[in-house]
Amino acid sequence: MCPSRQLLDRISDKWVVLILCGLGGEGAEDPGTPAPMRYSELSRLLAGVSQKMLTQTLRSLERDGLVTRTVTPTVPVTVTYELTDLGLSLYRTTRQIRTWAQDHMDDVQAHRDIYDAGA
Amino acid sequence: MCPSRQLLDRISDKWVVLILCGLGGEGAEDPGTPAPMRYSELSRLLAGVSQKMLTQTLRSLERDGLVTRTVTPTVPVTVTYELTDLGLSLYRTTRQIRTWAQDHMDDVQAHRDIYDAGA
DNA sequence: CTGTATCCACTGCGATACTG
DNA sequence: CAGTATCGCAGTGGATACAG
Repeated sequence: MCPSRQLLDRISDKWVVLILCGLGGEGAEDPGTPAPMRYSELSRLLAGVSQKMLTQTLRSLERDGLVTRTVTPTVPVTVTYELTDLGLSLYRTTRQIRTWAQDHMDDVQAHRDIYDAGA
Repeated sequence: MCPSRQLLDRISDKWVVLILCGLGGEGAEDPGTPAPMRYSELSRLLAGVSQKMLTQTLRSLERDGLVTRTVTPTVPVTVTYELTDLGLSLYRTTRQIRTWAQDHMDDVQAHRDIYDAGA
């Protein structure tokens, strides 16, 4: 329906945000600087993702213009993924969410403990 | 795993964000001002939500300390839901997402059209 | 190395019916 | 009015095998 819901559907995808983190340089010395990565690098970084999901998610991100897919015809073939400007701006937005999480999730957890104790 | 993922799991829920919008006063003359609502009001506002999902979502939000549930012992019983400070701050964070969506989702849609045309 | 294709188990949700 | 309980289907994702 509304544009927000479409974006939420995007962000709600478990792997979308993690890929954005990876390509956004999260965990590196300089978060916010795009870090091009190869398929296998991403696969290793996001331990637990299946090939199916990784490929599917990358395709959808490419379709949305959030990442670029570059094939280098070496042998064997090399494929690198990189955030576009659009993807980078979305990555920055998701960082706001992470910031909120870091600031407040222990509060939330505390509420949960209380709630569960009362039940 | 990380706190961000927990929050993402929360936000990814279709109805969570919509309830936050409703209780946050989205659509009212003054968005950002908490608007207490009754169960039936929410049900009407979020057309399409099943009772099961509405109740389930409200319970989880209450558990997380994001909304309060107040029972007034009238006949028949009246129940109102309202954002807590914590919930309000999360609501404001989700507005960042909505802002990004409004600014960029047409870009994304354009990319999709191009991509689909090429396929 | 970078995928694609297929099968399948699981769960999430809607619909429906019932209760205090 | 504000829920709870149960059922059944459909979509989602994991595992596996195969391919350029």
